[in-house]
Amino acid sequence: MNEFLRHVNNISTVSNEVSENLQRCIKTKTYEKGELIHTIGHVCRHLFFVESGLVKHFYYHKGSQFVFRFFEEKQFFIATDSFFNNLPADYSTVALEDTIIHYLQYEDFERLCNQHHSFESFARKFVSVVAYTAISNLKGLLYLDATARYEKFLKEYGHLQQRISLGDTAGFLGISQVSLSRIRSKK
Amino acid sequence: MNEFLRHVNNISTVSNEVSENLQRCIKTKTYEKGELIHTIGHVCRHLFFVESGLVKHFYYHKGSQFVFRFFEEKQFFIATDSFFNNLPADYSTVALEDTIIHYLQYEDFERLCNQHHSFESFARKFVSVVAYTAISNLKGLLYLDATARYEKFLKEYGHLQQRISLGDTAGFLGISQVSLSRIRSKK
DNA sequence: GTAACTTTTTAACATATGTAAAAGGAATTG
DNA sequence: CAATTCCTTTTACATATGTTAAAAAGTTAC
Repeated sequence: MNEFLRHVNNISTVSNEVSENLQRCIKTKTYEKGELIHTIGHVCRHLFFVESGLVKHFYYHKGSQFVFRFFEEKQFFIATDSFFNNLPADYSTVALEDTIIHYLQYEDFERLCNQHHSFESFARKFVSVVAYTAISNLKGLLYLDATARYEKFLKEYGHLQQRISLGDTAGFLGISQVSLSRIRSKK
Repeated sequence: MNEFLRHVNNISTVSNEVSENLQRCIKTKTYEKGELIHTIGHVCRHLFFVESGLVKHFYYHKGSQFVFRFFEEKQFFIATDSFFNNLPADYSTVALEDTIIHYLQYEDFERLCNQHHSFESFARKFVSVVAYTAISNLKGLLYLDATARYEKFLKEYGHLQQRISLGDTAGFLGISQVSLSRIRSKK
């Protein structure tokens, strides 16, 4: 349960007051494999933390599914623009395995940011990781071909390979399943 | 000169103390068209602000140039992972026009973040904009074809179209110049 | 205003990736 | 353990985009 708190402190140490506050505010929910955690079109009102399991941000375009990111155990996630700008999210989040999620309400997040410098620091550092992860993925899509992107994926997400289907991997790389299968068979 | 400060406040209002501090710390430098503002391989030690002009983040891969982002007047920019993690940047920044830049040293940035809650809030909001801009670009690259990406570019950067060359636009879209020329001629 | 240079367009051909359909394997359920 | 379902591979063909080279158009400099 307080893995959430522990990982907040991993990113940036927060005050005792913040810790107590968090302990009161954090809620937990479990999801079965395949269950939606957050749905496209709805405003994302939580900072999520994966206690155990695996989830993906995904979106359908012209009948194909694309995956923005995977989040494994001990990672925080939000639908970034939705969360910060109170907009309908443009992707959904689904559990790829049975998953336990801890979460903090947006209102509590904002209140803690405003009242506690140490939590604002955590928030800044968390968001900066979101930013450069996105930039790193963007770079791959911009100038690497499918094979090189797959190699990058193996380097960065290799430890998750057995838990992520070929289809989801292809969706993350922005290529078709068939194309990824071809790439894999060439090795 | 204090456009920098004015735009900090646009993003998130800072205390008088922070304002005074910033006024003392902000420096200015001018760059001619084509001049490098920040070079790949060096650690990015500044938060930059474009007072006037236009710049791009770019990178060469297999002989072709790719563009991560453009920054126009009144925008802040950094080489995100380099700035926050003290790593060599993996792209350069160049002035596409004669450009006036205001900048804040990393040390001052971190000090202001640590000492002043209001500046940390600014930092968090600034970085969250970096994050969702990157995510938005990433989404385009992930599931849109070249034509649709070009249309997205026109919507989002249309006001800059006359100031950005075909080659730079193609580099931003992740396609060849020839390909973009074809797309444009089909309209 | 001509020359030199840069940017954009066009053409021809090469290649990577997509699509559709079917077959083969693996996993799950009764 | 048989049946169903899901996931992955293979094949054949279609298409988008890349590459190279050359021509055309636009800019800059003397």
